[in-house]
Amino acid sequence: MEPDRWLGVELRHLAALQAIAEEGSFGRAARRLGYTQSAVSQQIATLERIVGERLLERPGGPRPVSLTEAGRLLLRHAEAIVARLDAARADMEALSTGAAGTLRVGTYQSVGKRLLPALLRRFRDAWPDVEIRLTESSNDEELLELVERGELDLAFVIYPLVDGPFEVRQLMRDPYVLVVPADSPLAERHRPVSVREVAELPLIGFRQCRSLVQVQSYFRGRGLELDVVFQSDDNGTVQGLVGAGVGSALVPRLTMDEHEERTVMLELEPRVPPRLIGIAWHRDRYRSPASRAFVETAAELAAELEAAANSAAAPAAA
Amino acid sequence: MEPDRWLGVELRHLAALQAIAEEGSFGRAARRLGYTQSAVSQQIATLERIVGERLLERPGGPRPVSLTEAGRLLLRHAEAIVARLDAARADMEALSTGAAGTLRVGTYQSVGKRLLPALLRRFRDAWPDVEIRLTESSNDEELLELVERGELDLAFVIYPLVDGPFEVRQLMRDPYVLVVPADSPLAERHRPVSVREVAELPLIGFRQCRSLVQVQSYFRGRGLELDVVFQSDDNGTVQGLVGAGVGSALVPRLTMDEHEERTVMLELEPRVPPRLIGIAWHRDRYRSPASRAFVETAAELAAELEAAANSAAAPAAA
DNA sequence: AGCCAGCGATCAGGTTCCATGATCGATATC
DNA sequence: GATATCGATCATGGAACCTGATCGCTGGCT
Repeated sequence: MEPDRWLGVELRHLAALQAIAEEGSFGRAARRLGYTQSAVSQQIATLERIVGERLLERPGGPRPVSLTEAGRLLLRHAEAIVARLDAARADMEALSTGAAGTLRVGTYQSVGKRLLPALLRRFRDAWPDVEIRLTESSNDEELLELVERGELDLAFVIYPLVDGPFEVRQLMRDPYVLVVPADSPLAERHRPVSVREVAELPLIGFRQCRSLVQVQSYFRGRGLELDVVFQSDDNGTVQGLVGAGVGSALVPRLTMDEHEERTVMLELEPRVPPRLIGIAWHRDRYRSPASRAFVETAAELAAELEAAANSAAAPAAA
Repeated sequence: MEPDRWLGVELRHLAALQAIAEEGSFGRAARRLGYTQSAVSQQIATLERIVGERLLERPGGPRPVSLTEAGRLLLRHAEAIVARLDAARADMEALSTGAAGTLRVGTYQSVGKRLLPALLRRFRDAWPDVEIRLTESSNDEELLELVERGELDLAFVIYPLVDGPFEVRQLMRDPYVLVVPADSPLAERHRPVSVREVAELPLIGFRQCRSLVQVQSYFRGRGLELDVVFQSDDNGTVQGLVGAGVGSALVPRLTMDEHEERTVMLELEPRVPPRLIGIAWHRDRYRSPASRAFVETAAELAAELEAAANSAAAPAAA
């Protein structure tokens, strides 16, 4: 098979394949794309001739068309290619507009609650014409996939990162704390809790969270096993259940609301190694001035937040 | 900048940009790609019009052309896109030779427990690059709907099939057995149970199961009525309840765990027609080599399983 | 069984695109 | 000033691409 023949594949053909897969018929796909049904039929015929496989099953009559295995395979590549083209367009726009444009940033819940609001306010003051478009996920590895595909410009991440074409700037350390009901005996002691005591508590944890895996590894390294009796994806749910006396939670400090009166955050003794939060981007992509500035602003703000948290915690550790 | 305009970017344009960057001139790039110099000039002009930036500096005379900053930026994306196209071509080639891809298989609990684990192991040994994606349902008619819509490539089914665009390969006969508590009088007799005796027992059955409907029909044909006192969807629950003495169960052999010590499986006399298990696919769709191999492997394994079950049952029938 | 609706493939035809070859203007070298 | 090299532009023929019409197939309804 000649390479040149595959260079005859056209992005609008791939877009047609995508539209057909979603709509289930050539006619509806054609309407969506602004063609007639016969034009789309011919585009797909051209694409099938180039790739040498049938991409769609045409059952006839009113039944929907569906992708063949070859069609599904090609569609995955098509989606990645179209996403990369979108990234190229975003980079080109960032280059030509310099001080304006859009930044697509991936974030997850705990960063979203504490760091991000202040970061957005500060960044907008400095770059009023840059639009920040946020994507939230509970899974930072998913965010990194989007960075790799070019669908995100930046993403908040937790160390260690999965292997990939990334560069990362470390932002801050987010220590683990034990969150207990405010009226519990542990809360009234006003001093750190030993890891041995923690292992004896019923714990509420996060469902999809590499942090939990990390602290479980730490505890196992000390011959202890955590007793996780309930899991949730929602920070508020976790903290609410702790406040209701259902259990305690061993979680990164940033995930909790320090103003919640029904719970108290306690340090551990010895300290569990904190999770490290960073911000990553694709090593091969153009880094606009806005993107660089966003990373710098995030680093400044994270340093301030960390300093403030350390000075607030110091009296309790005395 | 409209998304559709960027869909007008052509992969051969990106390849031209790449060739020019490497050769330093339109003419040499044209020769490499098999065009004239003016064709490449027009391709780049089209590309520059679409992306809205100059991509190349043309100093004039014999000096080499060079990429602008925008050109370098786009080239990085072009390289990634062309690489992804190459990957698509490689995958398509692997698919057409049957060496890779994904198979989506619908299954239900009893097949999942007994036949499927061994089948997956054997199939993966032979086709390590084919990914099997399973969908489980308690209702094989639902699986057939998914086959019809193209959302499943294959599905395990029970005869008779609902009408539809299906082809099916029969895999095995799964005879009905009476499952009784190990310490019950019937268990200690060590001989088949008459259907009349079965009709007098309180029975535990499956909730959504065409098999039960089939045996009920069989018994009604003999003027007998089955006394189903409890129903569940879970094989383990049914067997556990039998072991606990709640009742007996008239079920296909494959649904039970033959190593469970608290229950005993007895043949019936006369034999109830066994249920027939098959594997179906859509008659109109492309059947990849992997799909065909999966069906063959399933048939081989089912024959072995059936032979083993028959030889294990033979002494008891003597 | 016949009729109808919906679907995709194919066809005819007009318009647009694309590549070639020729030519021009710009630049550097001698 | 003459020459070589380069890329842009032009004219042109052939191919591609899209629209609208039509046909054959399928399923649903009467």
